[in-house]
Amino acid sequence: MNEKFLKPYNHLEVEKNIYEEWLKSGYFNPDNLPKDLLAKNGKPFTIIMPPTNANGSLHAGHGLVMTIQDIIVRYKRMKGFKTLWLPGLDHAGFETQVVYEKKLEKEGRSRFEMEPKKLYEEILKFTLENSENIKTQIKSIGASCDWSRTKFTLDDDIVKTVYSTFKKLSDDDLLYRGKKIISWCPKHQTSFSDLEIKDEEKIEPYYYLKYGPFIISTSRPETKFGDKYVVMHPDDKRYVQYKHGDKFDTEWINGPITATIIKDSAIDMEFGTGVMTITPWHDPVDFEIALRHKLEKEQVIDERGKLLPIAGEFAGMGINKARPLIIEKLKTKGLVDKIDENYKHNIKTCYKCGTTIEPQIKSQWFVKMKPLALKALEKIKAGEVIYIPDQYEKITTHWLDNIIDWNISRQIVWGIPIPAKICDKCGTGIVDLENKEEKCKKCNGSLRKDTDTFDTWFSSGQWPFASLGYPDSNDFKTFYPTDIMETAGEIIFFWVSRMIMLGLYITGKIPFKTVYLHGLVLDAKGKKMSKSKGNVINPLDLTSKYGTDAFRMGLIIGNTPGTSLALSEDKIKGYKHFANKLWNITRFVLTSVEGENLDRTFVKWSDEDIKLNKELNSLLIDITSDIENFRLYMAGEKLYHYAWHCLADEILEQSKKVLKEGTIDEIKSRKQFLLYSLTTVLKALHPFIPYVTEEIWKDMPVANKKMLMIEEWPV
RNA sequence: GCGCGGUUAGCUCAGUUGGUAGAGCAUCCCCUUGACGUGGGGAGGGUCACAGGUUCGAAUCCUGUAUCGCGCACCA
Repeated sequence: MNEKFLKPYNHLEVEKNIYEEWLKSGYFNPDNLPKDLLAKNGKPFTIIMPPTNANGSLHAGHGLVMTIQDIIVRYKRMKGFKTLWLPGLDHAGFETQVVYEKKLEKEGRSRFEMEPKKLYEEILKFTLENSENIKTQIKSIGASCDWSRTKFTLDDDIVKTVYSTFKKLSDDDLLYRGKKIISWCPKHQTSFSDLEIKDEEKIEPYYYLKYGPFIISTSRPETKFGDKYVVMHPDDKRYVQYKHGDKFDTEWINGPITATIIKDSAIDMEFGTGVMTITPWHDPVDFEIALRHKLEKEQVIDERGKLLPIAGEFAGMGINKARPLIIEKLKTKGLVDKIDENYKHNIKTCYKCGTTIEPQIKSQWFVKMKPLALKALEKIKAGEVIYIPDQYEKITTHWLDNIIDWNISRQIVWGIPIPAKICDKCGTGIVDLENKEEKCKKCNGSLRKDTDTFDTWFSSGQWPFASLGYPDSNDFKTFYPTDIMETAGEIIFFWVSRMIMLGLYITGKIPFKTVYLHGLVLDAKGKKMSKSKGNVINPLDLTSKYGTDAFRMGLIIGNTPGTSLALSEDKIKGYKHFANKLWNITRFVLTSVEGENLDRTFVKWSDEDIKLNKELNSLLIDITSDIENFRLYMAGEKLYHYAWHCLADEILEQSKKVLKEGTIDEIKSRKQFLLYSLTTVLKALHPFIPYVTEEIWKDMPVANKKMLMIEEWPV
């Protein structure tokens, strides 16, 4: 027996070598898998790794992603599939720019004072440097992905694919440049899609103001300067004497104005006084009303959230500062009817910084989503993609049923530049991949290059086929559509649903057969981890303290699909003990079977060992089905239980007696069983705890042994 | 407001088609047993949120209630 088993298991010594050995073997690359392993199956199996944001360090959630996928991938590889796990890194547009802006802020700099080109180069450098750290960290979780195929979302070929999709959308009339009301973050100074917005409940004063003969109500008096339309429901009996289009003069914030009566059934008669004034430039509902009646629209608040000259004496002020002053003025003018101080309502905020979203009218590129969504719905309803857990299917179809056009323009430098030209004169947008258009086709006006970049999800929505080299590569032909998309439930709309729509649109196929969604990794108390709370668990601290295997088990066991997991250090500690237990089981088995080799042709089993063999085999069938059905938590727990409480506590104990007092045949049989059960357990546990199993495997007395990672799955 | 999910041992959670409740950790007691004290043996602890219903039988199916969490939509 190797002397290493005389000491307790030391994960630090083992882990640093094993990953290198795996890498050197080349088996992470499906093209290098041995023929005899593939002979039994050989079908391709593919997981595209969700491209990791290259702007920070790995967090516990990444740990979970890597572990779940690695377990499945290692299992499939042992099952003889031509297994590809394709790793990727994400430039993560807006997310990364925010991270970098914070860094700039600390250094006393600001993106708004920088040349766009210089800023881009700095962020690129930052991202590339970080990418290397991230890769190292992914490796340290034991991820058996094919690094030779690593893709970055800004790689030339990816950008090329994204551009051709953009062009195709335009050619198919699914893309347009529209001047519409969009969500705008005054802090980050970019527009968003509807998904980057978070609702937040706030209690704010609510003002009832006198507007001519009416009382209108608002929580946003600072938007009201330009309001010159007063809207009510056509059926509202209280206001029958007012006719649509009637005009009246009234005193307003900054002097007399002429107001026009508008009748529109969007008005809720039950709410407030049933009358409101509208601010089409800064409110989506008002914008719609203005469109219906062809009303004028005027901007009141600028991109930085400051009031424009229309606000008169308040021009240049920020909203928060101006609001009380405006109310003060309205009070002096006798235009305030009453104020409700405790008005509870939801306001839209930037999901990243919490700044109140200021809707603005802007020209942006929009993708018409309805036609794409309809096709996706058809396929989803036909069961062509399986959701795990299945309630995500309903969540998805509901979202698709109510989908709105997707604003893919972002006013940030960090991203893929939109290959288009804009006419200065008439605002027409022209898709221009070759950068050759010079004159507007509509008005012959001069064109300028669009300075916006794509929403990062527009490019990552194409990731499965783009990363595989669509349309001509062998990889695309072999590995697409992929088998499993495993990612966080949080990005079901952002990413998963858009991949389905865009994948279907471009390739005609949903890019994956199964969607597996995991929940959040929370701290030991079940609270969301956040830097500000200081409860962030760094995976690398845990792996160095307890071992990667222990960390992986801690993430998997007790974690059901879609639900969040409270991760405690004690739990991980318990699985460190498990790795050591396995180590000691090996020590006992190897000393007990000295001189004996595993013989798969052995048949002279004792009655007792026949029973034990049966039990073990039924466990294997059981856990194989668990893995196939994504019950990793259950497979892991059953294997843990078997190794510790069946093999160690019972079988090993009982073997002491058999080996001492049994007949020659009984002893031989038991030695074979000990070897068979241990090697089998090592194989079955390998996907879960790859390091310690691979290390032990080196010393197993097995003929024609390969690396454990490419041994055949035992059932 | 609409929809979805949870509510099981002190804690974190399992419980796959209905058949007298399980795991890990924690607690308590015992064991210097030659694989392992990162160990072994044993114990305590649950009216499975509540109220009805279906059934020979319900943690599991149905209805309702409470409560927590999430998603979507919102009225200015």
